[in-house]
Order: sequence, then C-alpha cells, then structure tokens
Amino acid sequence: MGKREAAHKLLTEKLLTAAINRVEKSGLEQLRARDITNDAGCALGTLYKCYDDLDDLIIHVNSKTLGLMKKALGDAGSNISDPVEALKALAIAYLDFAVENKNLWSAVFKHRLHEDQPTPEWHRLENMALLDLIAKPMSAINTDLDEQQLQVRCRTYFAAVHGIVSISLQDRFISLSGDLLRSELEHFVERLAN
Amino acid sequence: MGKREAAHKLLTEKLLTAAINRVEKSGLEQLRARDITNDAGCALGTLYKCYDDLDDLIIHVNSKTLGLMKKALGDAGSNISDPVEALKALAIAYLDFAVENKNLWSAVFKHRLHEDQPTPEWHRLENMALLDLIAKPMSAINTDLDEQQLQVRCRTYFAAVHGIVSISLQDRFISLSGDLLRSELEHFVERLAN
DNA sequence: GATTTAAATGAACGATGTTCACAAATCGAC
DNA sequence: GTCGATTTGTGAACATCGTTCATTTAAATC
Repeated sequence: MGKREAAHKLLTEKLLTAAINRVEKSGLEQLRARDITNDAGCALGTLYKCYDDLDDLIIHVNSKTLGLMKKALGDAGSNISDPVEALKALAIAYLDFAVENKNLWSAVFKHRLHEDQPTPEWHRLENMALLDLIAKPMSAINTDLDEQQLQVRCRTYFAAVHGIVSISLQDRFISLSGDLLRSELEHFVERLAN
Repeated sequence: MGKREAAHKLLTEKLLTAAINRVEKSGLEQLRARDITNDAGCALGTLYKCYDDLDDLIIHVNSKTLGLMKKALGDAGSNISDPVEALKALAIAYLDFAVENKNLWSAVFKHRLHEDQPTPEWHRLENMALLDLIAKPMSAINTDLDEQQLQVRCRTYFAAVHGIVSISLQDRFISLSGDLLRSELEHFVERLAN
C-alpha cells in the first residue's frame, strides 16, 4: 500500500472515530461536518473525499454500533440452555446496551436517508443480522415453524422488545424506574415465549 | 372578537393546515418554513407570530394526528365485549392507521425537540392518552393488577405493538406482505393476552 | 379623524451540508 | 534523483435552511 493510500485510509478512520465520539457524546442531531473535520484535524472538504456525504459517514457509525450490539447480545445469549431464559437474557442485554449506549443506539434507528436514497445492501444485511442473534432460542420454542416463518416470527418478537426499549428511552409516556422496566420486560418475554 | 384577532386566528389555522398537508404528502423531514408560509399565503415571518418556532407548529400537527388516531382507535375498540378480541381489533386498527397515515403517524414519533427543550405538558398528556384507549380490555385481562401496575402494563403492551408496526413501516429488516403482517400481529396479541 | 397599538412583512443573519478550482504531495518512468 | 502526470487535501464560495427585527401597514382607541 502506497503512502498516499495509507494516509487516505488513516484519515477515513480518524473521521469515523471523530464522528462516533460526537454521536456518543451529543447525539445524532448535534453532529456537524465542521466539528468532525476539526476533531480529525483535516479540512472540511476532506470528509467528502473519504465519504459520499454525511449520511454515508453516519451509516458507518451505525455499522460500528451494530457490531458492538452483536457482540453484547452474542455474549448474553450463549451459555443458557433454556430457550425462554436465553430470550429473557437477550432482551435484558438489549435494554442494557441501549441504556449504556443511548446516543449510538438511537442513531441506528433514528437515521433515515434522504428521499429515494436506498439504504446500501451491506448495511441492510447488518441490520437483519440482529435477528440471527435470537434465532436459536426462537427455533427451540417454535418447533412448528419452517425457516421462513421463523424469520418472520423473530422479526416480530424483536420488534416488540425493541418497541418497549425504545418507548422507555423517550419521555413520551410515563417513565419507569430501571428495575421496574427490567421486570416488566422479563414478564413480557415470559408471557410471549411460554 | 375583533377583526385583528380573527385574522390572526385564521392565519394560525391556515398555517397549521398547510403544515399538515405538507407532512402528509412529503413527510416531516421535507417540511420547510418557506413552503408552509407560501401555501398559507403569508410572509415568512408570520409563522413566528403564530407559533414559537417550527417545532411548536409541528407539535400542533402531531396533536391533530393524535386526535385522529384516538378517534380511529376509539371506534375500533368499542362494541367488542371479549377483551382479547378487542385488543386484537385495536392492534389492527393501530396498524391500519399507521399505514394509511404513514407520514403523519411517523411524525408523531420521529419529532424530537432540541436539547433541553421539554415537551409541553399538554402534548405529553395527549401522548399518554393513547394508553387509555387500551385500558379497558387490558384491565379485563389483568384483574390482579392495581391501577398503577395496569398503567405500566398498558405502556408495555402498547410499546410492543408500536414496535412491530414501526419496524414494519421501515425497510430495515425483511418486509412482510400486508396480510402476513396482520396475521402476525393478531398471533402476537393472542399469545400475549391469553 | 387623529393617535396609539399591534400585527404582518421580507430583507438580512447565522448556521449548515456540499461543491469545486486550486495547490500540494505522491507516483511512475527514465 | 528528476520531472511530468496524477491523485488528494484544501478552504473559500454557494445554496438552503430556521430565525430575527426594523419597518410598514392596518386595526383599535379616543
């Protein structure tokens, strides 16, 4: 790899790191191109040499977050043989990840591309990979479903848990204490999976 | 009411209508102050005489949407004595409303105020009123809960259904046909409520 | 009808994402 | 190592936003 390509790659990385830190600290809506390039120590226009636009950079931020999420849920799901208990642990792990990485987690689901700009296929696949994390215990519980039906069911249950976590992290409705929310979530999974 | 006050009120209404139409047609993210005032036939600055800012106007748009939603769900919930069937009908009605009013419905949950700007209390109450719509069948099913626990449970179940509907209207994961989604939602409520 | 008061106006401002002509540094050939 | 060719970083400039405010206009008050 030549000096030129190496410098470009380094800069691309620094911009991503700067963007991640900004989102983590202040949220997606506070992200500014000028702040990112200042943090990365390069000119404003450089961002557009490394990424198509801000949306493209944000997708890469979200990609990193999905990687963290996958790791966190992967750790939580293994070593639990009982499928219902595994699903409970996964739901709690999802909640914990969202609480501990609120801004990064929010960014994944808040971000929308501009009109008629389709999400890149590789990023769509990263999103869908979340469903694989609950596939094993789900298949143990729903033995009557074929693979396609199972995937749909995974989506449904994931979406439900996601909704509960999502509503909890907003101040839209009554707010729950952390413990009450966790027990509510466990009750929910138990009710759904048993 | 004097001529002055009447004209002001009329303009306030025209701006709201224009904003609603714009959101309905093109979505919240395409809403522009200049478009709204053009549609309403007034100057740009007038918007800020009728509303604090764009956010304030959007809150009023969302308030109208919540009113429509309340009406749609109210119609769906009544006349069904069996609580599980009532909850199913409510969930389907919620899905239908979201599909038929996608942009308006999305705006309600997408919109966030700027840093440290608390949502006005009257609008928070409008949001929470959604939970009352499912309170009656929920109380019939959960006879062991006191009023406060019931409200928490309502929030949890609403959030779950909301999550399923919400994920469905994005292209984040695998997409379902309308019929499959409806049957999946009915299965979900049945599983949860029985 | 004259004076006071309040509202509508739209030009101007600051902030923002994005572009592009230019400069600087790297690369390839000899 | 030298020299053109080429690619990349630069930042001023641009277009588009939301928002403000001095001015204009019209209603309300006397």
